[in-house]
Amino acid sequence: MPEYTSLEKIRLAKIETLRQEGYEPYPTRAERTHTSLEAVSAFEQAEKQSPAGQPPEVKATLVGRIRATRPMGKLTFAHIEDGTGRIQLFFRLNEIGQERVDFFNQRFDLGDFIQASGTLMRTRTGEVSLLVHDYKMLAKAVSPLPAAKDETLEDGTVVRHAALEDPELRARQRYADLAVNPDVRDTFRRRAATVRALREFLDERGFLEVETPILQPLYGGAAAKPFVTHHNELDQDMYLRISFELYLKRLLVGNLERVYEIGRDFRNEGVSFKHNPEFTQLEFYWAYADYLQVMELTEQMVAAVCRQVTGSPQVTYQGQLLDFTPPWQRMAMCDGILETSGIDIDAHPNADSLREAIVRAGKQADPAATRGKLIDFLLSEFLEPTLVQPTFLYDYPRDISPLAKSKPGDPLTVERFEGYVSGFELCNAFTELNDPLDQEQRFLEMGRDYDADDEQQHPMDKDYLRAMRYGMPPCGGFGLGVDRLVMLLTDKHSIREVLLFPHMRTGED
RNA sequence: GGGCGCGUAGCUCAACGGCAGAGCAGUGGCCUUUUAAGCCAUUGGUUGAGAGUUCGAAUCUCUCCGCGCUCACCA
Repeated sequence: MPEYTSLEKIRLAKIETLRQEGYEPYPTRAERTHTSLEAVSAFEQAEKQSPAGQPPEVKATLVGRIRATRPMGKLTFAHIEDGTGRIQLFFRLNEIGQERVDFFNQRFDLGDFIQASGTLMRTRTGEVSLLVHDYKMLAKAVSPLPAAKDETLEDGTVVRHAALEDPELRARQRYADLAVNPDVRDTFRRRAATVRALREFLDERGFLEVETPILQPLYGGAAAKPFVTHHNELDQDMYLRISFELYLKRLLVGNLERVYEIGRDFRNEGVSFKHNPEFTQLEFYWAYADYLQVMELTEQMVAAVCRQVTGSPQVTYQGQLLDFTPPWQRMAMCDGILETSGIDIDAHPNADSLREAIVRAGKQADPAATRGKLIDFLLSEFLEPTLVQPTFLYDYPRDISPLAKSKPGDPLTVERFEGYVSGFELCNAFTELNDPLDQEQRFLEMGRDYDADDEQQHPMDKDYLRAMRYGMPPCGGFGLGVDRLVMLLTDKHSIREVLLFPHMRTGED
C-alpha cells in the first residue's frame, strides 16, 4: 500500500465524500462533441457568419484535465487541457446557480478529468471560453500533478513556473512529465513522424519491411556485448540481438532484393547521453548496390525525413545550424585522420608502428589494441569532434569491419562509410562481403584478435555462412541509429529525452 | 568502473555550524470577466539513508542509494 501524502489524503477524502453523496468520481462513459481546438475554430467560424454585434450560439461538450482554476466567489474560471490544447471553462452563478459553482470548487482539483457542456462565448478579455451549463467528473486524480504553470507575457513569450524539471523524475515518471510538459508530447510526436518518414521513403523505393528474430541463438553483426537469457523448456541460452544484419542478409540470399527493418537492438554496455541499453535501429540491405549508391540514398533519405518532419532540410541542433541538403561532405577516413592528428595511418601498416606514432603525438595508446582499434581511437579522439556538418567518412580498416568487402586492389581497406553529424556517428554502411570463404576467414581472424572470453568477438555463425554459400548477390547494407536521428530533429542533447522510458537504475519504489 | 557536482515541503528553490524558510499547490474566509487572478488567515519536513565530529549538523567527515556532467568502455 502506498504512503499517501497529506495532499493525497485530502483528495481521497473527497472521493469518499462524493461517493457518500451518490456521485461517481470514475464514471464509465464520457461524451464529447469537440476537442478544445475544434471548439475554438468552430466558434470563430460561427462568429464570421454571424451579424456584427450578434454573438453566435455554438453548443459544445468538452472533456479534459483541469490545469488551472480561478475561483472568484460567484463565478469560477478554469482551464482544461485535452490532446489538442487548452480551453477556458467559465462557471457562473447565473447559469448553474451558486450550489453548482461551489460544488466544482469544493470537489474538483487540479489534475481531475472533467466533462463540461455549455455555450461557447468570448469573455471580456476576448478569450474563447465555454460558459458551462452542465458538468461532471470523469476521473478524480488522487496525486497532484507536479505543478507546471505557464505565464504568457505581453510579448507572447511563455514563462514556466514551478515546472517539472528534475531529469530523473521526468524520466521515471514520464506519464507525469507528458501530462505537464506539452513540449515533451511534441518530441514524441516528432519521433513518430521521423519513423513514419523513414518507412515511407524506403517503401516508395521498393524496400520490403520485414521482421527478424530479436531472441537469437547466436548474436552477431556488430561488435557489442549481448544480453543473455535462457529458454527453459529447450534448456538453451539465447541472446537479445545486437544487430539485424546477419538475418537481413540471409533474406538477400532468398532473392528478396531490398529489405529493411526498424526495431530494437540491445547492447549490454555503458549508458551515456548517446547510449541506451536498448535502442531503435534502422537497417536496410540493397542487392546490386555498392556503398557509394548507399551513400547517395542515405543523404537523400535523411534530408527527406528532415524536411518532412521539420519542414526544412536544415535544423538547429544545440545552437548550430545543420544542413542535410545533399551532397554531404565526403572525406576518406585516412585523410581526415591525417589532417586532424598529423598521423598518416597508411604509413603505419601494423599496430606497433601506429601505436608508436600515437605515443609520439602525446596520446596514451592501449598496448593490446589492434591496428584497427588504434585507428578507431584516432578517429574518435581527433576527427569525430570536428565533424559537425553532415559528413561521410569512407574507407575503413579491414580488421574492424569483418562483414564488409575489401576495396579492389587494397586488401587492408574495406568499402565502408559512416555518417557523422554534430560530432557523433549517425549511421554506418558498407558494401557487404558476399564471399563465403572470405567471410569464414574474417570470423576466424576476429576470433584470434579477441580473447576467447571477450563477448565482443564475432562468434562464427555457421548458418549464415551456409546461407552465403548458396550465393548472395553483391549488395550494400546500411544501419542508422533512429534515436540519434530523432535527437537531431528535436534538438535534444540526451538520448533519454527521445526515449519514452529510458533505462534507469532500479529505483526506490 | 574513475573524477567532479547535486539530493531540503506535492513542484521550483533559499538557508551553508546557531530556532528549517519563500513562492506556487493545499485548507478556511472575502471577491460576478479572471488567466502565475488578487487579498486575509493557515496546514505541510525523519533536510535521500546510515554512522561520526561538535555544546549544537541541512551545513563538516565517512559509508551507502539515486541522479547529472565528464572520462573510460562502446562499429
